[in-house]
Amino acid sequence: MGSLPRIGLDRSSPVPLYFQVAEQLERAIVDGALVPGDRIEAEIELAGSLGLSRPTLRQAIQVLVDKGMLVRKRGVGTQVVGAKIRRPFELTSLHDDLARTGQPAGTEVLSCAVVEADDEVGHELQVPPGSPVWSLERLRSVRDEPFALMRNYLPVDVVDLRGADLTALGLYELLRHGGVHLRVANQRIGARRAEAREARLLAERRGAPLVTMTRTAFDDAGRAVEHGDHLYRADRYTVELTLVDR
Amino acid sequence: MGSLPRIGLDRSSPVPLYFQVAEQLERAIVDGALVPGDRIEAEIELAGSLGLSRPTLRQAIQVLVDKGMLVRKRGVGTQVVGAKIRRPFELTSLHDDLARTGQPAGTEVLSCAVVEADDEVGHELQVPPGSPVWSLERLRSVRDEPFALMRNYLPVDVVDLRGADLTALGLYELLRHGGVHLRVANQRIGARRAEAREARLLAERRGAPLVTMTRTAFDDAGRAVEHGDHLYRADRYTVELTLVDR
DNA sequence: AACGTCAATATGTCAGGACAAATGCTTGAC
DNA sequence: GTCAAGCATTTGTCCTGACATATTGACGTT
Repeated sequence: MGSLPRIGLDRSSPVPLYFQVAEQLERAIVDGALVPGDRIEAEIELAGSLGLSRPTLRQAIQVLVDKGMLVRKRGVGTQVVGAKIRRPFELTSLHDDLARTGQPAGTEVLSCAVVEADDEVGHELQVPPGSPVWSLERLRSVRDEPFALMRNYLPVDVVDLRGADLTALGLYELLRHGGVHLRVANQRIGARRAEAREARLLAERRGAPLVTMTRTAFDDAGRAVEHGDHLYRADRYTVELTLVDR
Repeated sequence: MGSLPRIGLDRSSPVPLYFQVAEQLERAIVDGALVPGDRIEAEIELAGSLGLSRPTLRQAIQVLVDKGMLVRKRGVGTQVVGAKIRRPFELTSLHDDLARTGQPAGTEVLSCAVVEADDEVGHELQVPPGSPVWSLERLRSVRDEPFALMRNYLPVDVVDLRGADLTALGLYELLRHGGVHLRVANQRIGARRAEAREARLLAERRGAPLVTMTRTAFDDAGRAVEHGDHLYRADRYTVELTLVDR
């Protein structure tokens, strides 16, 4: 049975109050100050003790409910969920993921050029077939062991990859710096055998099982911004995600 | 450029007003009455014309923003996203998924018995190793072609599978009928080669690539309710999901 | 013509109040 | 002793009101 540490608020900060509360609640759960099954103080009381209105505190709790870390039950209260929430599967690229885990990841850019979109790429990116798009192919490694072969397509008017250092920044990071705000992505995950070229690049045997992932991402204007077709060595990579049912 | 059909509200209905609005907005988008890029009327005006307060209408819009169907931009307005949102990856079992697509899916129960939890299952289900748990193995087919080999473990105090008709109801459906409310699930998706027994059951060749998925689901009390270890024929199944970044 | 400023517009945040509905415990009747 | 009714608690829904902040376009100045 844990207890909630004191929550401090900074009303002069540009960070919204509900977000400040949500952050500190999340840290309390992650740090173990609140353990699964613990009940949070009732909304009205907690709001009162923090000098906040109930809607504001409720909004803070909602953030963590959406993340699957808290569960509300009418007439009962709000409890910490027993599941260890893995980092939710966010709209970040592999580069960001790896950087966070501290793994020194290597990137080799195999090709980066403007090509004409074929039918599939044009359809996914919502541009006419034959339109110029960036075509990018990268090989990702950890400790000199390759594990991901990634091909991406981007409309030329979204970003200019000339001179971009894709070994230092992830693709999504580059897009963010370019003012592109990603909001939605459709993914499809499957598996298939490695073909000859793929096997060679990934230091695998031909026919070895690979995890496949295709993804199309859209920005906050609803514009298709990126389409990717990625291959992962099955023995070195799995996709983890947390589902929340509301 | 589409236009928003008239929205009708029923204040005597137990369905919350914000949900009624969200449902009708969603239908308008799915049906194509609103096309990608369309802007919704401003919150205050739309609220006024519906006889609702702004927070209530805002809550309705938030539902669709969370689903990735709408995008809000301060100072601009609310727009319909250009992505075709695939069915969001919900907390449903395969049986529910297939039932929705109208595919006549077959289920063969290979085994269903109470066993002692091994270390891994005990850890995942948060029970001591050696505790009695249901062990269930099913083979799923479409048009007599097998594509999924699914093994599940459930604590015995969660549900009683004796006499349960798992060919008619999906496992998750069965749990819901038993009063279990699933809220959170952790999943891991990968790939590997088929072993001899798996290949035989799935009518595949040994060594064929399979999609693997392990999942642990938790109910609204934070209790681990189900752990599954599933195998899919890679040529007949992919995992689709939509990510939303808020 | 180019640039900066300002106003209109729309969403983001926050407050305070009211009633409804579900849950769980206590109390009372039989 | 058991079961049902009632009550307190807590979240769910909905309202009104206010100010903050980002965006866009019009206007005026340089």
